[in-house]
Amino acid sequence: MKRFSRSDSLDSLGTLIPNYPPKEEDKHNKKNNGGYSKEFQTMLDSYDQEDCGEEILVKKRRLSSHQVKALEMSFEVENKLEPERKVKLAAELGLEPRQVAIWFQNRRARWKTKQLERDYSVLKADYDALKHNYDGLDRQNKALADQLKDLKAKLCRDNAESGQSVKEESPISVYKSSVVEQSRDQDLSDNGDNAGLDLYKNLKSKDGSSDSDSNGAMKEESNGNESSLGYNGHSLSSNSMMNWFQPSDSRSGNKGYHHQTQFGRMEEQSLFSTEESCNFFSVDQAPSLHW
DNA sequence: TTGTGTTTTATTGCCTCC
DNA sequence: GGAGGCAATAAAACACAA
Repeated sequence: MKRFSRSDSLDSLGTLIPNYPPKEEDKHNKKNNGGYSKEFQTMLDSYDQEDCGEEILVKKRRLSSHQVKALEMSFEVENKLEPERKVKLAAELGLEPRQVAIWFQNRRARWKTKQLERDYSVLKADYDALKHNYDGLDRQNKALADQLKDLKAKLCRDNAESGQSVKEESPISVYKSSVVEQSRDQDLSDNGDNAGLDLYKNLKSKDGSSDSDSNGAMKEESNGNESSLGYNGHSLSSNSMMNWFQPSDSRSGNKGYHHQTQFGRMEEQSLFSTEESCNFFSVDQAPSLHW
């Protein structure tokens, strides 16, 4: 509420009261009292009647629809107000330049708020779409992880049933591991360098398994190094298996060590690929959103 | 009619630019 | 230093449900 000193002339009220002096169109407005707002008329009445010598209160009044429409159109063209345009608009609409400036200022503030809301909506839609996408991939990842777990468990059960203690191996790896396991037992009684190989050969003939089948697969897995002992080139997770090669190293030169490093490398590769694939869509890792 | 929430008009204080 | 812009705020005007 603007406090208006009584010492000011009535004409200066025009700077504070938009419809003062009233325009022709407003004189027909039934809401107003003969063109003035009710409040303004009341104020004028009190101005006439009271003689308190103090200050009177001038209430603000809303702009007419015509004025607002014109201001809106002008704002659409350019939301900043140059001094010339301000004066021109004010003259056209019967307003004070300051009122026009204030209207533009408030209008810019409203526009900014709306713009923020629009930006927020767009960002939220983007985020929702990304989250939906991420959730789908996450579910897929979990399903695959469960599937992998089941397969591993099944493999372990199969191994346990066959009395072998090799985990997480493909059938061929399990076969090769079992050879190593048995050759270790034999190695305790037979210190020959080729004990494992002999046993492997014996086992192969005993099992009656197809040489070409296993060899083919092993060649694929071991990259053609199968000839040394026939059990390299696959991932072994058993520490006992690793430990077993160390004493054998002392007896048979560097052969065992060589195999161990190869096992290690292959195991690292195997582990890495498994973990990598599992962590690629890790649940713990939030999706990085680039806006 | 009245209480309440929203919109509009206007002020104030601070900041930047010329 | 003055003009103008902006954020925060006040307060009148308005809309509307109870």
